[in-house]
Amino acid sequence: MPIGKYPAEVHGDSPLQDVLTWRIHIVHAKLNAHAAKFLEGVSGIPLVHWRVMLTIGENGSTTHSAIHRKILMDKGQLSRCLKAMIEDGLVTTHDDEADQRQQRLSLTKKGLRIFRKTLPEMRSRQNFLIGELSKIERKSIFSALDKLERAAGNFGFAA
Amino acid sequence: MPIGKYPAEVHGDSPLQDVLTWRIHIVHAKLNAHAAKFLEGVSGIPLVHWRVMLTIGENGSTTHSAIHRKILMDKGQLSRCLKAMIEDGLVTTHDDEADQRQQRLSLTKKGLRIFRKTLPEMRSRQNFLIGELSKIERKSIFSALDKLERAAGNFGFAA
DNA sequence: ACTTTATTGTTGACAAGTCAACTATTATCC
DNA sequence: GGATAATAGTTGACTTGTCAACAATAAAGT
Repeated sequence: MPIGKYPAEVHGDSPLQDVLTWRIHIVHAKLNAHAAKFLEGVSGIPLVHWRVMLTIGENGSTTHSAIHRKILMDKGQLSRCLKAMIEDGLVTTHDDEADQRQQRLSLTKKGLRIFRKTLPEMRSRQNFLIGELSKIERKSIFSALDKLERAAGNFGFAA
Repeated sequence: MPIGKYPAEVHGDSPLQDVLTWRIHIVHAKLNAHAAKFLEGVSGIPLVHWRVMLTIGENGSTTHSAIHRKILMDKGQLSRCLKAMIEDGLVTTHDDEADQRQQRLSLTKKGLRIFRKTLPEMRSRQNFLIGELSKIERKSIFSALDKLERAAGNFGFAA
């Protein structure tokens, strides 16, 4: 027996379709797919690799865990990602004299070349996306994301 | 040989850290983990199941593909999700006379009970999250997400 | 000094998300 | 009415994301 429409007071009056978390879930999936495809065309590297390369390139040189803290990527994922990037000849490591546990990471010549080629492309994509927004939306979305992130607290992301 | 800091004109002046797609990636992950844990406490069902239950409950009864279109969940994922929900006794199907391909879905008594218990909890969570935002942010974030979704185009989500 | 605690990074196991091929049914269009 | 295309839903293979246990080194506390 099918159960009919539920009384109004049960599902209230607010539009359920814009459940915030789900909206973000969907938009995230689309932006991600878009970025990945775009990047594939530009440099042929995976999105996650780019995100890491960006962090290294930005600083010139960093450590594994500095990246982890900065972009909040899962440690395990990051470890495997860097391993692949080293195999691909994009990143090199050299020992940190002061701390035997960590290694300093930097881009190879090849990595740097790709970084330089990709950065402006990715930036113009970003500008395109942001350009679609009004000035107010542009300002609001970043602050709103910050607040939501804080409100969600520290779930996920095993330290 | 480590490669030093790159010249300013290479990485420009805009703060790279708020690369939009990545910000959304992170916020999404946190909101998701938060929602999942919250829901686990309330009803013990997975987030995706809830999202589907919400859609069925909202309409009283729907079809597989109507859900797919409405919430943009992957067909395959949805298929397996519904299968599990039927096994759990939350959803029942009955044949659609008009179209042999599809089946109408509705909540069972048990499903409805959980739906009724969970909805207000999830709504108050949503209100809490939204309550953190200013009026402007609240308005902007939804419209901004819409625009970004459109700008990202129809990548991903195999029809 | 030496035990305890924290940090760094690796690994394995698992869960969730994505894509594409495939069957069965219905709609469309000469 | 019969070929062609579209839609509904299932399934398998694969990718990505997440968590937790672990070894190695460093820092802190007594």
